[in-house]
Amino acid sequence: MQKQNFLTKNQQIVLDLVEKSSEPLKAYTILFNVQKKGIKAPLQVYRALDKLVEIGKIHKIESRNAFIACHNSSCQVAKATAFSICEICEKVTEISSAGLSKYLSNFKDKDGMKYSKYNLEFFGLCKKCR
Amino acid sequence: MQKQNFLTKNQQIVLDLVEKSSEPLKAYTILFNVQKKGIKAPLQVYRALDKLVEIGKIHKIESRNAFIACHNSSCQVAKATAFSICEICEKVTEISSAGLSKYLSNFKDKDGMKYSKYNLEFFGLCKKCR
DNA sequence: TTTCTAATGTTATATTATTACATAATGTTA
DNA sequence: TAACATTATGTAATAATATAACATTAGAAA
Repeated sequence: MQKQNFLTKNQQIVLDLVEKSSEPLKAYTILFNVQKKGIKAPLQVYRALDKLVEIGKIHKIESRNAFIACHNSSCQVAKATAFSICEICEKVTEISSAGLSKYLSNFKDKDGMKYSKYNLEFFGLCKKCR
Repeated sequence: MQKQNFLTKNQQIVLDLVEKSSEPLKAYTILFNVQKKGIKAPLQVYRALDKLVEIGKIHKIESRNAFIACHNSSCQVAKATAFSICEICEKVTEISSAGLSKYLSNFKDKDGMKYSKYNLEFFGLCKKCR
């Protein structure tokens, strides 16, 4: 069906929902909200999410088991993600800092090893909650 | 019961197991392995894990839902964690790099905001798997 | 058209984590 | 010490998150 480049129906439905949301959505919240569009089962959501994460359209906030649309317009960033998370209101913001991504992409560990991917989650209090 | 500083029986049992392990352990793996010591229910494990994470004795590998003992001898590091994860063999190593932790602890976002905590997970292939 | 591959649909189930509530141990204050 | 508050425990039930397995279908490729 799908060769590449374009999204399947389920993927588009899930992406539309996640993009419209101002906060990260959980898989079963997504499921609940797309049932009127014909998606009936968890697996349909998880499959769409897997693909969308893979191609960088959305990111998973690992500490929250939730998904957020990518906000780096030039989204080669599936492999290098950074977020700030407010511990009170749970607001999540994607960080796009050239300095940070450069630093982390070039980071070498003790053995001189570099890594192809990373995910960074910062925690603290957002402006409103301080 | 517990004022501070020392661990309760369940916490000690769980910590002992996690410290002996060379790989991150999942909560139900821990449960299975401590049942002979009298811990019967998931909640007993999760409560111990929560506390151990809180005091920095162990860390949660968020992308794997698994727990690993802290290897930074001076463990003020509950709030600033970094790991490398091999995508083939799933080997996880805690990274202790003064440079990295300094860089991230001092990182300011666009709004000039600093964060009190972070968790960083690098992904790639370990030496053996390359 | 025939064949191949990737996506879908569906059911069931596995895995991870928490709620709720009763009890017990310890700490704190008078 | 007695009374009370606080923290830890035990236990059962259930919620939330995620995947396995298998049959089917849509489109791509030849």
